[in-house]
Amino acid sequence: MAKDFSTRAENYSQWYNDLVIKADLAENSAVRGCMVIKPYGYAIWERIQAVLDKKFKDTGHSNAYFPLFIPKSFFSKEASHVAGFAKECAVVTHYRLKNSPDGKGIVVDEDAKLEEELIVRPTSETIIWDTYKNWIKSYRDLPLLINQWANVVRWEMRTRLFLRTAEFLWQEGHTAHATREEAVREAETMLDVYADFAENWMAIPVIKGTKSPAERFAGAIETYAIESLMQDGKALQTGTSHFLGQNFAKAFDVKFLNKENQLDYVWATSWGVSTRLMGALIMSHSDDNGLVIPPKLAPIQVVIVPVFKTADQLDQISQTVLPLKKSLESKGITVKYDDRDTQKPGWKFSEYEFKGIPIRLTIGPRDIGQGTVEIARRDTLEKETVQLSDIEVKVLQLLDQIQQNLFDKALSFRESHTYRVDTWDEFKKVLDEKGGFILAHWDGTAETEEKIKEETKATIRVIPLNNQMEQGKCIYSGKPSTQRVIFARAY
RNA sequence: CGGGGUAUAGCGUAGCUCGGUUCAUCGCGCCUGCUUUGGGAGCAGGAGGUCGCAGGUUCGAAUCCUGCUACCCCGACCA
Repeated sequence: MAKDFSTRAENYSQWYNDLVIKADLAENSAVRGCMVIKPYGYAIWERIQAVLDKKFKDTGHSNAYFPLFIPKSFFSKEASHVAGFAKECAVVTHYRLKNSPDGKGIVVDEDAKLEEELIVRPTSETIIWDTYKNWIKSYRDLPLLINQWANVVRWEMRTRLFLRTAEFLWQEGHTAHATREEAVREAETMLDVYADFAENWMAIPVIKGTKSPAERFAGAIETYAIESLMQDGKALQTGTSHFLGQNFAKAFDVKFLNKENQLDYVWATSWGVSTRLMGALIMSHSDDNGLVIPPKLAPIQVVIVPVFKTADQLDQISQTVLPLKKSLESKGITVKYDDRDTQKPGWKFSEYEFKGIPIRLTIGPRDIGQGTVEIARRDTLEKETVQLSDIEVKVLQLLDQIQQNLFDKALSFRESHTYRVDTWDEFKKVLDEKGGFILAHWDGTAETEEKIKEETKATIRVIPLNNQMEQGKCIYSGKPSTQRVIFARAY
């Protein structure tokens, strides 16, 4: 299976595509630009959802659900928002089909034209703020802290599985607050939630920061983001959080009476992560042998492969394995015992390695005789034989070690691919020869950012939070600058 | 959406330049049997195809022409 699989060095994007398909995460569908997320891929997404959902609830949010369709007129209410999304909206114009007059197939019934077209949501700010208008009357109704898990559609020209698809799954939080300070704090809190999730669950180190005006969300005052570095030296935004100011409140007339009995517009935030996280997960840790999944997100953490020749031997092995499986499961570990006799052990080793299962235990007649188990870890591919009595402790330790090792490896990769650059020539050279994050001075203007993007394809990924202030000269214009920002080519 | 490429069995492919009893090739996978089983087993036999779709040229099309669709690469756009 892995034999006809590209390596990262040969062709990184082919490697990614092969991995997604061959590890059974997702595939292209009959619908252009849309993917089918297969059971194994969806199981990982469900883990992501479960962990994030708990974090949202723990920070006071509730889930709700808003419609897939948004009246066209809603979009025009916030000028920069509509400008940002207009070019990639799917539009519903009719509500009925009929048999084709020539008897062949089915056609749109032109008599069933909608009075007002409906937009398939590319994001839900407009429908949500139109709804919040009715929910918010007083400061007592605030803060309003809501999240929804949903699909959205953005009609992309070029798509790639998980990284950019026309339809994708995500969560979008939409909150309303009485004060500017509280809304900013909310946006920052959710950024922290995302960063914590990325680092401690996905084992992906991130840099928190704000976006430059050019990269800001359409309709936001400030966009925060976490940015991470993939193994090919390109950046991937792994989550965003927006301080929307009163833009949507004003566009949708959402006012509340404050404690002083005065009408005021509410302050808003929105924040989201998508199935793109799957892409980040794959590209951060996986290697030329296939997927590598961090233990805390792996749908199966431990797979047990028996080695046997006869049914009697399998029975004997199972007598050892089944209690072990149960015991591991009682400690919250997900275990799969693959006792199929239709595949050989070697085949199973490769299969589970390719799918990134963190730990594999092998038990054969030899082990039964000696009271041992072979334990293999996916991240380093190391194997050792341990006493059966020690295996539970070992598994628990190893899961933690693998989780930590993946993070450490990703962090040291990022650190060794982050460059401080002070001249334009060096900037272009590093970008072409090494990739990675480039810390460089920027004069703060959109014109310079645009020029740099045109000439090098690199964009400002983030202006790091709590950035160290430092006098310098803009890499491009030579004008004075007070801090370095992070440039990179990005997904 | 612009430029380039690709489309042959579940997957990967040969054949296409020069149309025709080498025309549907080979490998993996699949099925059956026997031998195997601690890193993707071996041998033997077998099943599986509207050659992407729709037209056209021709006595004859996987092969030539036109249109369409999908995918890949490079641009523009983006989570």
